[in-house]
Amino acid sequence: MITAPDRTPLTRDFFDRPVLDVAPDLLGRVLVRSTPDGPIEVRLTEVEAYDGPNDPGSHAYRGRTLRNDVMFGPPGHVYVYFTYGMWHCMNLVCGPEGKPCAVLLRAGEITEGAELTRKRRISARNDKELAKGPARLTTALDVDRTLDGTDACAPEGGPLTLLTGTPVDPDQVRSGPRTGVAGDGSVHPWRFWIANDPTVSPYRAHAPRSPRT
DNA sequence: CAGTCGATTCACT
DNA sequence: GTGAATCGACTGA
Repeated sequence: MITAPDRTPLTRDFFDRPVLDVAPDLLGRVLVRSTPDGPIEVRLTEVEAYDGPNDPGSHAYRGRTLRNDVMFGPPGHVYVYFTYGMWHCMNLVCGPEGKPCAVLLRAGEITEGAELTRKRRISARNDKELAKGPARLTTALDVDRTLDGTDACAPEGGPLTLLTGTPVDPDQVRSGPRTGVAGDGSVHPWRFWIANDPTVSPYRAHAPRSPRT
C-alpha cells in the first residue's frame, strides 16, 4: 500500500533545528519548482550538511560576505551559489537566524515535469541522471542566483516550495563523507542519502585542479 | 588589483 | 581514469 506524498509545505520550525537533524529528515521530501511551462517536482534522495561557523567546508566558515548573506538569514530560505564558472548549487538554510547553517541538495528523483527537465539536461542518458548531482539538480529545475533568498516555506505556486512528501524510514538513511569537500571538511560523515536509491550521485574525493600553463 | 580556485560536469581515452 | 571548461568571489599584498 502506497500513501500519496503529503503536499503540505514544511514549516519554518522544521528548518529551525540543528542542521544535522534537518539534513537526514529532508530525504523523501518533495521540492516543487514552478516555471512558466509548468511545475517540476523532485523527491530528495541525497543531501549534505554544512555547519556554518564551525565547519571548514562551509562557505560561511570565514564569515559573512555578499555571496553567503542568505545563510545568515532566517531558516527555510534558499541559498544558491555559482561555481566552476558554469554551475549553480542550492541549499536550504537551517537553524536559528544568525547561525549560518545549510543543507546542500545533492540529488533527487524527478517525479513531475520530467519532460521539462529533459530540455535542459540534454546530456542525461536516462531519467535517473536528470537530477543526479547538485548542479544537475539545479539545471533540471532551472534554478540560478536570481532565486537566492527565496522562501521555500511559501505556499505552492511560488517559485519554490518544499512539501512534506514522504519521510524516509531512519533505517533507510545512510551517511558518509561529503563529496568534493577539501581538507578537514571531509572528515565528517555529513552526507546523507537513501539506501540503494538509483538517483544518488557517486562519491568523489576532492580533486585539486590541474595547473594552468 | 592580480592570482587562485571552487560543495562540478562532461567528453574523451 | 584524466583533463578541460569557464568566471565570479575571495584572499592577500
